[in-house]
Amino acid sequence: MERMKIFDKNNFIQQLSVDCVIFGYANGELKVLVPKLSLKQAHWCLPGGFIMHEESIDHAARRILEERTGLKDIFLQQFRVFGGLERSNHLMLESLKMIEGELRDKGILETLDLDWLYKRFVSIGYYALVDINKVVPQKTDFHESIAWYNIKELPQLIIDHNEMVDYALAALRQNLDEKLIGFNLLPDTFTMRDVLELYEAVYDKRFAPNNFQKKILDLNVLERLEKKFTGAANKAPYLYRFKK
Amino acid sequence: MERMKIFDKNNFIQQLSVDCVIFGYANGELKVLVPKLSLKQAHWCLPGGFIMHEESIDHAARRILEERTGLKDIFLQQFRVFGGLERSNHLMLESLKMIEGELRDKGILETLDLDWLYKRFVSIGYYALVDINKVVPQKTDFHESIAWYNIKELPQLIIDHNEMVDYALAALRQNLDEKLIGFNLLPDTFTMRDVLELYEAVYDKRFAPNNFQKKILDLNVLERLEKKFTGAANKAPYLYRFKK
DNA sequence: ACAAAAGTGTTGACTATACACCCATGG
DNA sequence: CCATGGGTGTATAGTCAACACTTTTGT
Repeated sequence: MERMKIFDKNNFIQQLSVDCVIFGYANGELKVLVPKLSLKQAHWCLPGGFIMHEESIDHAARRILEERTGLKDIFLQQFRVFGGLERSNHLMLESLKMIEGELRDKGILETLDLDWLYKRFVSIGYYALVDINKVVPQKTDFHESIAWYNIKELPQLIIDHNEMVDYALAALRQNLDEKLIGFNLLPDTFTMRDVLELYEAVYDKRFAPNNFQKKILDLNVLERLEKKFTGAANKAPYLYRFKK
Repeated sequence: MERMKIFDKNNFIQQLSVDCVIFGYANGELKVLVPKLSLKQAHWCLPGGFIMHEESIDHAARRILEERTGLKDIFLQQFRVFGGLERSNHLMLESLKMIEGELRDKGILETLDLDWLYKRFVSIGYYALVDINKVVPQKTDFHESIAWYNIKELPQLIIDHNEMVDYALAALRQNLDEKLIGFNLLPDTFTMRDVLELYEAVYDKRFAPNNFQKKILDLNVLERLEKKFTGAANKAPYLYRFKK
């Protein structure tokens, strides 16, 4: 999308937005991608955007995900609509106003009216789970910065965005088994421990390794490969791969 | 809401609607409330409406449910957003145009512009389950009629409304146990067979009566009352009631 | 030989389901 | 006393978590 059109009221459905809870996984930790707004006081939010007239809501969500992460073809799913009366973007708008001059210099805001952003917004929540190592987060003009935050140490987010994360996490935990393949966040080959640690991060609890292995193998989606010799003084674990 | 405002663009969020899948239950049958549009060709739809600026999306859904059924305080839940590109209300709009004269006579359309309805709409799906016997369905001005249709014999509905019913039914079937009390569609006192028939209607399959009884009683939400003598030549079943 | 971690096997609790049986009721 | 449907009990299979044990690896 051309940058000039990003804040042009005429390009988008009014009062409707998409917010993405982008879960990131690496090294046994579950994190969430959180931009920080350009404001004097510290304010954090979720990556979001608006829906263009000629795109579906799923397309809008995928576009926003790609803009912030560069990732395409990621399993992305709506989990809830947030439509309370108090839902206004005034903080994001303030953030925009702070850098208004800068944006006008770049020619982005030239003739634009931003008042449409003041209205109450209904927002569709989507979530995704990605491999942190495959992502270089991209901030937007009105973000001061963007970073991964551990799910247990999230800052206070604007409006109801913390609540959004809660709902998204609940949705992620439902039937993780069936979505495992869709999220491609495990390397091509991996050990059972890798899968275990992923589950432990998502569910925030420990699983018994032997029972866990039985459960996962019973899903019949993995094929066992050769052993992985790490040089450690213990039995070498098998490598696995998703069946084609 | 004043009737004059029903089609006034200024009262509503643009391009966003709410559609309700209202399941009705009576005599072992699961039905869906389906209005028929006022058109030369037969077209059916789902009860829907728009979201006022000063109401939450949940409030809008409750309002629509009450308008069509007269019921308040019913368990009502969003289950999915539908946001494909092809979603336009042109059939509903045609229906309105057909009775435009009539509406203007009533003073409802006097100065109104209906073109906002031509645009592509995103719709939030809600479902509810109600007792058919407690409802006298109310049609709107642009509906020719409104009626209960057995879920297995639904006519073809406009746009993606049949798909909406499918998603709603899947959502209804999830954790029916926990929602049973919320829907007040069983009489004050009822037999275990009444509950059984309700479940069989919702899940569209038979359950073994003895095992079913165990399962339901294990939920610990029912209290057993006296027996119900029907005059039939068999053992009299117990009556049950939801615990306070 | 030993520690560390992987892998396998076994047990007991719980749940779901099928089957068998007894009981109350009115004709 | 019999047909009908309600209610209870038991056996079986399957699932899940806890525990014990064996195997492999490099030092």
